Amino acid sequence: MASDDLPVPVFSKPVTLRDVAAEAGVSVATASKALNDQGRMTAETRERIRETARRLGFRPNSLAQSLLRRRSFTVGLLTNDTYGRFSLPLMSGISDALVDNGVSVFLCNVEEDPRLGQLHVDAMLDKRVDGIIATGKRIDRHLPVDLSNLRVPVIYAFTQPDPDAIAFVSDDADGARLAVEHLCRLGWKRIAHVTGPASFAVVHARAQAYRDVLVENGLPVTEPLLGSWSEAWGHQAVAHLFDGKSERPDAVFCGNDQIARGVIDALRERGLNVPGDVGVIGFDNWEIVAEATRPPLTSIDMNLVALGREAGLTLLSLVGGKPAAPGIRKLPCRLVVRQSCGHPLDG
Amino acid sequence: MASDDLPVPVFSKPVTLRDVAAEAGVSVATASKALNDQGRMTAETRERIRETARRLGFRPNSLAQSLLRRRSFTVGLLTNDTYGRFSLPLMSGISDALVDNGVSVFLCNVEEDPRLGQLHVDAMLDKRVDGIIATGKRIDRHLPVDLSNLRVPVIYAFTQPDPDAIAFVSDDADGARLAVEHLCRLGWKRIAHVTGPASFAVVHARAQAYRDVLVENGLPVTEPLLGSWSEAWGHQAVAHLFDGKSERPDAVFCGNDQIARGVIDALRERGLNVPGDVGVIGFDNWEIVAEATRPPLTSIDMNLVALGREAGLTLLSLVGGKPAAPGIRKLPCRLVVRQSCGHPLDG
DNA sequence: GCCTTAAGAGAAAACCTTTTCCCAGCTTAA
DNA sequence: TTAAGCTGGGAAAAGGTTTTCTCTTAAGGC
Repeated sequence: MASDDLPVPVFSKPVTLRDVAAEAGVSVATASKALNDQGRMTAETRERIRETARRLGFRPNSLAQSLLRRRSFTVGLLTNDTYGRFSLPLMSGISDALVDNGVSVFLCNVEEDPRLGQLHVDAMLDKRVDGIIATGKRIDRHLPVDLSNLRVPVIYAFTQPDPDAIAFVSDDADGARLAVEHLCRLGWKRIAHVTGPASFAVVHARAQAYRDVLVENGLPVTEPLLGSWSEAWGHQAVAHLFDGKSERPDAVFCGNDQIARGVIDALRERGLNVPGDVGVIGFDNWEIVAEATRPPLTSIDMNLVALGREAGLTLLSLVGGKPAAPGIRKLPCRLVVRQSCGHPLDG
Repeated sequence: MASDDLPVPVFSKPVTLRDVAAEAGVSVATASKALNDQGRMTAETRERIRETARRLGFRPNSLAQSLLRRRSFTVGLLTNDTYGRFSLPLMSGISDALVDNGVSVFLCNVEEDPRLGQLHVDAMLDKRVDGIIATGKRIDRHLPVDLSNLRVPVIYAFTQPDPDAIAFVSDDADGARLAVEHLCRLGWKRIAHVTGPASFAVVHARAQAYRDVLVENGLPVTEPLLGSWSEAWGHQAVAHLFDGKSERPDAVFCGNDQIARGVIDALRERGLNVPGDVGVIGFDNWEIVAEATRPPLTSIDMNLVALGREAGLTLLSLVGGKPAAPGIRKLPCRLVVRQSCGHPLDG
């Protein structure tokens, strides 16, 4: 009796279409049509049913809808990057693109475990996801799962795709060009490159772009220094570069922001001013690092959020039945100017 | 004809129980019972049906099962911590606890937007999640959503709970005790505390524990220095501490690892050796930072993965109908010794 | 030989929604 | 008056699974 006024019965069973129909004195068929703007009925009938549904707090059961439509408005996101430097912005973009279409995302971390991967993929398929997005922490490595010949469309984002699949990756050569061209534009002449291990494909792509730009600008090319992706390696590299017998560089293009941070710290310890004496540019634009260096680090952003959004939208259109050509789509990077390279000479 | 040998028909419609039943020459009811170890039938019949299911690659449609059981083996994870320093390890633990029970996780980032929050919660409820876990980036802030009086159980992890809800948080006082006691044990006498802004509840909890431990050990208490959670503040704080007229500290308990990094860098720039002259301890155990400081940073780990696992398991038991007492459960922290505090004196 | 019991298997309802088809009643035109 | 057309609405099937109930047949006990 007291609860008669409550708009939504709290803690009670969900109200079904049947309840609405009974309350409005029509059949479930009519109720369904009223709520979905289908079928023919008088405006009064339609409005009365709608009002009843509102009053009862009716929400259609997605499970039943999905079963019927054979479409769950759900996608699976597979990753092996638990502490996601890369996959997190990616997810953010993906999620962004999907929520607007009422699609929810199952997030699964498969680590490096094929068994876990298969488990998750099977679970997703059983739950009738509309599609799957695979993402990882490295462009040049596969996830430990086989996603070929699935019954649903698959998109790869920032991870190694199967042949004939659709993939989105950042354009590392483009990013490296942006970086080195920026240094050239600012008038630096002897530009060194300190980067990660040779086992990473991006190391080679960026190194080649680095060489190309230097040649195009008539500047001397020195061999990239390969090491690890760490601050410590940035430190060491400065010793190589500035203690060696060869001519000292006046700028350093770093393979990631952590290396750049190591380089900047080492330069400061040597009494060299950044950007007064030496220009430094990073890669990744990891804000937590780039904004903590002194001075703040100019860096290359891989636009991972945008990349994720593209991946999400493409998956959606695939699910909608629109075909898309297989292949790897490289998305451009973006230069983020802070203070570590100095100001334009024409300023 | 050629495809007769294929174990799983690729790219075809999913095989249903009806298909299995037809192929095995029994009714769907019998087929269901055979596969679920229910009902009575001859061992041969059961095995024949099973074999048929295997051969056809049958996988039950979760949507249909969920509809019937009113249980979807799905939970929602709500967060507002997109670039998840804290919520990511948490998720890892949650996911860990749940996958073993065949439960998938919907991940939703609600940012700070109540509208987005409501959207996601409604979507989850429509999809009949078994329960919801709310997590965030601050223990003392609510998510921008109202999760009271939902039809499903809710657990809060590392975020401000509703009254009478179940919540898991890290025990910040415990963590601070561990840190300061560690410094005391190593023989440091004048221990300063540099931490974040007063608007954070954890700042006060940790500061109080800091004072308590110093008093217990008969050491002088100085007022904590409140600032921001940044490296830059760590730098500044060292100036305050070492340029002031008051006696200089010989150890610093920092509110997070970034502050600690700023402190260590500033000390080095002053020619002070860590841990020779000054001991430094951090909080959070953010490995990317803690391992890059020179020397590597001793820190307090909040055990977020374990916290997430607890949250996941508790939600599961709630879903299973076992009641649990409301309230906030504080989980202990863990000391991670690296090199920034020096070695035990008795070593 | 008759009754009881149990085994083995199927029919049908249930979960909830959507959609197709159909029906009854009314209006209009021939 | 009858055929045709339209209108408002309902019945029923579909989606895939689980579970309860019912039915048939065979075996066992007397």
